[in-house]
Amino acid sequence: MKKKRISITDIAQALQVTPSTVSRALNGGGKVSEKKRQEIISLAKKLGYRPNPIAKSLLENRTNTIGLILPEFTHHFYSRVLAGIESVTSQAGYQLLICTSNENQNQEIKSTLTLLDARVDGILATISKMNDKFEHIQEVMDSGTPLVLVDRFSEEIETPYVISDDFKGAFSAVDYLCQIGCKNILHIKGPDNLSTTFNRFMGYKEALRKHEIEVKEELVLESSDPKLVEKIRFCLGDLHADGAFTYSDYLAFEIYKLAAELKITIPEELSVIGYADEPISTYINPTLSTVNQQPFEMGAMSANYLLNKINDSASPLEASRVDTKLILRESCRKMDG
Amino acid sequence: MKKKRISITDIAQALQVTPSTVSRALNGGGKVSEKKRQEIISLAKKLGYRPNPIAKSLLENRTNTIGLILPEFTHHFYSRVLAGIESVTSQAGYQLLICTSNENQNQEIKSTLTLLDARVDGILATISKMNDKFEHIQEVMDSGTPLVLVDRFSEEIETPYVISDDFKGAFSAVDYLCQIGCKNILHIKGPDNLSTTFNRFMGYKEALRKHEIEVKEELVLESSDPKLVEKIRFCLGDLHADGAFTYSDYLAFEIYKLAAELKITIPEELSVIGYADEPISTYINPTLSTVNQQPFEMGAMSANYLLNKINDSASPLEASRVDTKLILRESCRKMDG
DNA sequence: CTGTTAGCGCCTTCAA
DNA sequence: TTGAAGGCGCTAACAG
Repeated sequence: MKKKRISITDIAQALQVTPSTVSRALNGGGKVSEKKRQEIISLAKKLGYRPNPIAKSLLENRTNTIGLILPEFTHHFYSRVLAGIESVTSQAGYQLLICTSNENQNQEIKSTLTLLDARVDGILATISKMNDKFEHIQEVMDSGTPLVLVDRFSEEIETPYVISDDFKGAFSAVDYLCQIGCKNILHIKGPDNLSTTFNRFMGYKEALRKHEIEVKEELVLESSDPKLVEKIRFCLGDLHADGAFTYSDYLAFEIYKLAAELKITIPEELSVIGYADEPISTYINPTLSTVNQQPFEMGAMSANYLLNKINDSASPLEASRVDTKLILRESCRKMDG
Repeated sequence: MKKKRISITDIAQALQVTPSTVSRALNGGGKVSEKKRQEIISLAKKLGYRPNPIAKSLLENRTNTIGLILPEFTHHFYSRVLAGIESVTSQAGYQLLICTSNENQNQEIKSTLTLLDARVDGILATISKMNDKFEHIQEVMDSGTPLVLVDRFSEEIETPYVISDDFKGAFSAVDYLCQIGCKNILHIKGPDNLSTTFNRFMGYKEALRKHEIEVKEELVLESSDPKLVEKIRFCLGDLHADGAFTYSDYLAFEIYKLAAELKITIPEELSVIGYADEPISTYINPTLSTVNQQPFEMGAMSANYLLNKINDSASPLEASRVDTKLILRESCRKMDG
């Protein structure tokens, strides 16, 4: 049984004043005689009075709450994004209401409505992968609720977003591989239709172009390819790939396995760079070089954008790409090697 | 600028009736002429009316919101707990308000107050590791807000909890090692003062006892020991350990490294079992056997307890230990080996 | 069947 | 300096 919390009127009655007076005394706003103010404040403290934010919300039409929609929390990446967001919002005194979309558009739509119904002051969202409908997003914008997209965006949505700079991330990785002398660099692409897949592939190509290395089709594989394993084997063995850049760290592990099978040593004969800096990367042998996307910073930055937009609705439409960091570990030869 | 949402009174005015009538029509409760009901419903739909839950909260003194306090989200374990909780609460139509304690008691206290202020209908919490003060927890209970502890509990707190059965988990692992014929089983303990460390150690000892194997002090190490690496080397080399059970998967990886260094083959000469079933376990070579704690189920179960308690304040004080699952992978010899 | 009244807890005029 | 009144959006009790 939930106990009744003590309210402003309880204090007022006890002190034979009106609720208005108590309110003024507690909020410092109006003028209250110093004596009464002290009386009220001390009684409030004694009784453990805590204002009811719900009543205030009703009045002020704001909830001090931010809604968050993420596809899932299980991947390290999103849990770091969440941590970054949480650190900023809690610092700013906002609550965080979370929803999961499970990469399912219907759930995303449902979550959006839930958050809108809850009258959150703003929404942070990672739209699900296969997003073809945007009415729910439009609805958010129509409602005047500030919205910031995280990690993924769509050109059809005119709202601030914070994404990772996949192009640069991929470029920096492949550029490094070229610099240490790799000539035959394998790339395993990610899932189709994802802008990240596309951008990382672009970064790969651009780095090769910079170093005047031709892009060989046989060295570019698709992670969804049922014959992926055989093809990797072919690239490592017959094509003598001396470098590999993969869409994810997990794909890099596949390369590890096949390299071991083919007795190809990493990094002496093959330098490998993955993507995402999964915690695993430091635990496998040799430790994996990878591209860190700074997900915590991404979350924090998007939360800051949102808070700005909430507090100043005229704030400019910001959009940014968070820089990636190339993390070099044992899986790559050294620059001077 | 947040747009004014359309309210029950807007509809009432447009239709020349009173808000009460609209309320009744929409909630099906009282009697309203079928004609008016249809009019009202259709206008509400047309205008995109959605009830304001804040107003309802104020009235009903419930928010349909559950508060969650976790130490952090970054570890796979907690992100799975969170996922489990989320799946249950969202299914039940509750919102989830989340706070982080960062294993810091002051932050935990602050979060607790925040949630209490927010008038959540119930709280799920993993109390921080070093917990010596329980006033804030007591305050939650005094307030009548249902509380369920997750993953960790204290005997000083009389409230339902859901924790993992560390004893059984450890027992099952070491029992298996004994069954496949290991005689010298190394154990690396977790951080001091943690009940999980203690319970897993107990499980280890009990399994040895069952198989009439003596517990050798030299084979029990502490993860915090600065000389841990040397000691492991001594156990594997000089003491010819043929089995290892570690407090965490990460500690198991340390064993992997040293076994490789000492040219000890896993699983032929040494069988290893970790704890937690980190995603990494399936990516290292050989894949790691481990104890899965079913964190998702743990989260789901605790959320269910909480919902029960919310809906029936007289519900019995439930407490349970979630069963663990021994996951056998390549790092252990087979039973018939 | 429908309107009136009152109130959830708080704050903000407006009067006194 | 303080009190009274009104209202945020909604519902419930009571009239009519």
